[in-house]
Parts: sequence; C-alpha cells; structure tokens
Amino acid sequence: MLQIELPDGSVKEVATATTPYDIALSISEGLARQAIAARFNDQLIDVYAPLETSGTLALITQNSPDALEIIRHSCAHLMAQAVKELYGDDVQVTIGPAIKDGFYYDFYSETKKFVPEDFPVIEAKMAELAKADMPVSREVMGRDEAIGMFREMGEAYKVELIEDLDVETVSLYRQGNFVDLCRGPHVPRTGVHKAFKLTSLAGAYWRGDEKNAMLQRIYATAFLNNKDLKAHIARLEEARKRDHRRLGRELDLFSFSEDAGGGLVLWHPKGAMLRMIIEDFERKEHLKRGYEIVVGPQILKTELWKMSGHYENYRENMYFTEVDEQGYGIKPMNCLAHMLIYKSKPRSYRNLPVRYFELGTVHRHEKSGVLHGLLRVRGFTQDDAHIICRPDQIDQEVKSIMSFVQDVAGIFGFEYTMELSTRPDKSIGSDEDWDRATNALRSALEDSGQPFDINEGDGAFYGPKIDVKLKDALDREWQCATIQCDFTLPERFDLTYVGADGEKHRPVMLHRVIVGSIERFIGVLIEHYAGSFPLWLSPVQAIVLNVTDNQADYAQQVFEQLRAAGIRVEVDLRNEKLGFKIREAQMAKIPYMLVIGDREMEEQKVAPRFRNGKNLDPCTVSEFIDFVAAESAAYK
RNA sequence: GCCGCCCUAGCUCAGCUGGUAGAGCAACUGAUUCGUAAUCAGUAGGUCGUCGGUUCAAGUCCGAUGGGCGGCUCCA
Repeated sequence: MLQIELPDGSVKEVATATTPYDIALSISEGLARQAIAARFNDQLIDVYAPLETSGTLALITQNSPDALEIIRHSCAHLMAQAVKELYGDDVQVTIGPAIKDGFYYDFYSETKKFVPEDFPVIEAKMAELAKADMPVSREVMGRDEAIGMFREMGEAYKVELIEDLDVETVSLYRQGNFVDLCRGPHVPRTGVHKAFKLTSLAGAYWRGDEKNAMLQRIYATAFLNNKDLKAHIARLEEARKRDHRRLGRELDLFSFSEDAGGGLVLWHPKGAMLRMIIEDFERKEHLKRGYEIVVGPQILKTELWKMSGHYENYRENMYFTEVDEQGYGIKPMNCLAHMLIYKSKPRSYRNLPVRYFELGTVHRHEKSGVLHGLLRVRGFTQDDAHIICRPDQIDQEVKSIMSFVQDVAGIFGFEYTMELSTRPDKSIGSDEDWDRATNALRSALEDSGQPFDINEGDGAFYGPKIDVKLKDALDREWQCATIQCDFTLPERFDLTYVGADGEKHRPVMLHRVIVGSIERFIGVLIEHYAGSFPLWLSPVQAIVLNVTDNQADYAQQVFEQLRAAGIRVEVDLRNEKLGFKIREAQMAKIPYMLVIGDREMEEQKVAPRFRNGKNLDPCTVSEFIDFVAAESAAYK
C-alpha cells in the first residue's frame, strides 16, 4: 500500500499502481472530470500515471497555474495530429512545445508549403478531433523499438531525436492513430481543448542551427475557454497600438527611407528633441558619477581594427572605406579611441580608475532580416563608457554601474531582467582573472537584490558579462544595459599604469552601457509610455489654443513668454473650433493644452487642460511656468 | 542571411474569377469666429514598389529585384 498525502494534509492509503485519476474519483466525480494532470512529489505527471511510491499529490485542474502550459503542450499534439491527418505523408513532425502565450509545432515538408489559408482548415480538423474526445494515452517503449517504429513511419526527425537520447526507454503519447514522442504530461482526453487559434507561420531551423534544414513553424495559442482567448487577442490588438513604429509615425518622431538605406534612422524634429533630452540627461548623470566625457573619431585606420581583433572577429559587421590608399574602418564600437586617449600619457595607480564616457555613434552591418524599427538598426548611438581600473577596483566599479542602472530604470519606471554570462569554451585569459571578474559581477548582482539568470558559457571570449533586458509592448526582451569585463584589449593595446612599486602593471577594462543604444532605448520607451511621455521627456510640453481670432494676439504673447522661459511649447492659432484643436493636441499626446478664450484674456490667465481630460484651475502664465519647472525637475 | 507573408494617393484601406483605379482622414481653397476629442463646401493628388514575361488586354497571372512584417540564426 502507498501513502498519498493530499494538499489539505490528509493522507490516503491506496494500492500500488493507483492513478491520480482514481484518487480524484474517490474524492468527487467532478474533480476527476476536471483533472488535467497531477503534481506528484513536485513532478508533473498524467492523471492516468500509475503511482509506484508514496508521496504528495496535487491534482491539476483548470484553475491551477500549471494547467495552461499542459493544455497548450497537448494542443500542439492536437495540431500535429490534425496536420498529419490532412497532409499525411507529405509532412513530417518534429517538435512542438508550449511557449509564453501559446505553443508552436515545427513541421518538415518538401512538398507542402503552409499558407495562412490553411489555418481554418487545420483549426476545423482540430475541432473535429477535440470533439471526438479521444483518450490520450501514454506508453513506454524500448529505445530501439521506438526508433524502428518512427523510421517505419517515415518520421526521420523523431528518429534523430531518439537516437540522440541517452536512455533505454522513451515515452510516447497516442491519441487516435496519432503517436508522438513526448515526455508529457498531457491532458487525459482531446475533449479538453475548447479554445485555440492558429496565429502565424514562420521558418525555423531544425534545432535552431542555421546549417540545418528549414522547418515550417506554425504558431498558435490555446486557452481554457473562448473568453480568455478573446481577451488575449484583444491584448495583442492593444499592444499593436503601442508599437513604436506606428507611434513613431503618428507622433512624427522618426522615419526610415528606402533611399537612405535600411536600419538608418531619420530623426524628425520631435524625435530629435526627445533624443536630445535623453542625451542631456545622460551627460548630466555621468558627470555626477565621476565620468569624463570624451569624443573619438567616426573612422579609424584598418590597422587599428586588426590590432584590436575586430578585423578578424567582427569584420563582416563593419563598413570600410579607403582614402589615399589608406584603409579605414567606420567604428562599430567606441573602445579603441578610448584606449588611445588612455595611452596618450603615462598613468599612475593613484589616478585610476579613469571613466571615459561618450555618446558614441556606431555603425554595424546587421543582417537585413534582423532590422526592427528603432530596436535593431544599423547606425546607433551608445551611451558608452570604458572604465580602466586596477584589478582590485573591479568590484567597486561594477557595483556603482549596477546602481547607476537601477537609478535609471527607476526614473523611467522600467522593470528588467538580468543575466550573468560566464566563461565560454573558447576564451582567453587566466583562470584567476576570470574568477575575479565573474565573482565581481556575481556579487554585484547579488547585492542588487534583483533575481538574475546565469547563462553558462555565454560570455564574450574576452570576459564575462552582465546583460540587462527591457521588454517591448509584445513582451519581447531587448538587451539594453550591459557590463563586460575585458582583459584582452588592455593586453593587445599594451595599456599600463605605474603601481606603488614603481613597476608597470596591466589595468582591466570594463565596457558598459546604461541604456544601451539611444535608438533602442527610445523604441522601448515609446512602447513603455504608449507615446504619452512624462512632462520632462515630452518633445512638446504644452500647446496654446485660442478659442477665436479675438485672442490671437494674447495667445501669441503667451506662447512667446513660455518659449522664453524654456518650455517646449507650440501655439495653434488656426481658425478651427476649440474641440478640433483639442482633439489634435490630444492625439499628439501633448501633456498640457492651454486654452485661451475671452475670459482668460481678460484675467491675463490661461486655462490648462491635462491630456487625461482633466482641467486645472486657470492660472497666470508665470504660475504655469513654475508648475512645469517643478514637475519636470523631478523627472515626472 | 534563411523561411513565409505583404507592398494601391502623405496615412488607413476598397478594388469579385485579368477589361487601362476608388473611399475616409490628411493637404490645398473658400465660407464659418464657433469654449474642452472631428464645422461645412469645393479642389488637387496614384506610370497600383521596381524591372521583365504571359495575354488582344495585368493593380489583378508568372519570374526576378528592392523594401516592409512575423519568425529563425545573430545581436545594443
């Protein structure tokens, strides 16, 4: 007999090979009907999995947090089954996991090309299979037997998967005449699937390797019910409205031109203003923290890029030019100039660290398929700094960079995720250096109190790094801040400082950016604020609106007063109705509209209207100026 | 770069199975002077991304090419 402890603390005695379903049934028929899977000793299992040992058991119903993931994974099987039934031997199955917000399944076919028009057909077949409410059963098979079976079925990818598994047996899931290699767990019956939708098609390399075959991926999503599915689709629609590419055009911030070239941003006046505000902010914040501003050239001799290793490792991403038989590389990074500045005179240990900051504009030839609005471009400006310090200073420096990152994230109200990437197989430098650097990064991360992931072996070849990622409107993550420890470039460029002992020593260099690239940051920022920037960031902070021509002179005068006071202000004197002007200002997401009618003119006041529709009490121009100054000083 | 899809006026989109283009908004002109999200009327605007092919005839079919979108690989 087995002792099974339930979530309420009670213990049931059951025979060996009793299933979670049996136990559920013994509690209530309803529970048994609703059970999707079970959690046994912290492991997810099928409701029909026979229990072999004593332990704790919790049934997973629709309301459990794990339910959706299991349903989506099972729904991927349902989709694969539908595809196999419809397109049969033309299509081979590969893998189909649950992902955030849904699932996908990758198919291989030489003949069948999926098109969006197939979606309704596949969905209909899925609905039919779901309605048939087939039992989903698990079976365990010997490795070789399974290989033989899939080979016979013509499923070469499944064969390859099993061949790479170092196990004696594999588990298979069968529903109707569809069988798939899978770890599980799965829902007990296909009838569980009630709300699903195919969403998009994409290519994907087999096992994520571009040397492998290109598979056809069908993305889809599934929910517990149609209401949740509809809500999800509505959320996606909302996210589309926040898309920075759309808002960039609507708010007249920036554009791209085929004539200029892909990934090269054209900043319109309002976008350039936003950029300038952020750049001013950056300079101020860096000076406050002991950085010195430097400026390097856009192009440097090709020989220098050879010395740094960029020519060897980064060449395909670089643009080159030649003048008077001398080759130059357009900089993809700012570090070289900073090192040359460091090298321009002897350095003492007393004067370290040096912290060189540059809003450095770099150009990188990114593959055409990866360009994405402002989030992935070919020419961008980094808030880049290089800190050259003694090895014993790494710890302190990394900590201050982390706190800088936290300050900035706090000001903009960003949540972020962090990752530590450690030494890759192919790397240079001593174990001691790597340990010191990795520990410095790790302890700074731990001190930050924020959770972080570790990417083993994902560091740069010259040193470990911390990456900080922000999310866009669709929850896609984009790397912004990064902190990298570098022992190589100081070596290659023979950077030295004179120590207390009078000898020359090798410094360490930290590469770091806080927002990353201004372009990417603004892209994320636009989506974060949905275009409604806080006052201090708004390219236009206020707009003066007259009700009729009668107040035109006074409105113009108010406008000039505000502009003279340093407020970013516009005036709309057009012969249009007030409602029309307000609508336009509202759509331009301008924080304050200053309405001027005869009343205000008489009292020498303005009537401010906030973009959320609320009105402030009429006030004098100088009161409004003070108000704006106070608000924006606090980064609000 | 790879896979799929898309590309019609400044923007958002119509245009059935091929018969030489249409709406709304924006723009411009005029009238209106009207207090918190669209005043009315009129005018103008497109070699249907580009090049080539099929056809009596192509925005509509085929091919190539450029750009964009969604992924994959790569990355700030």
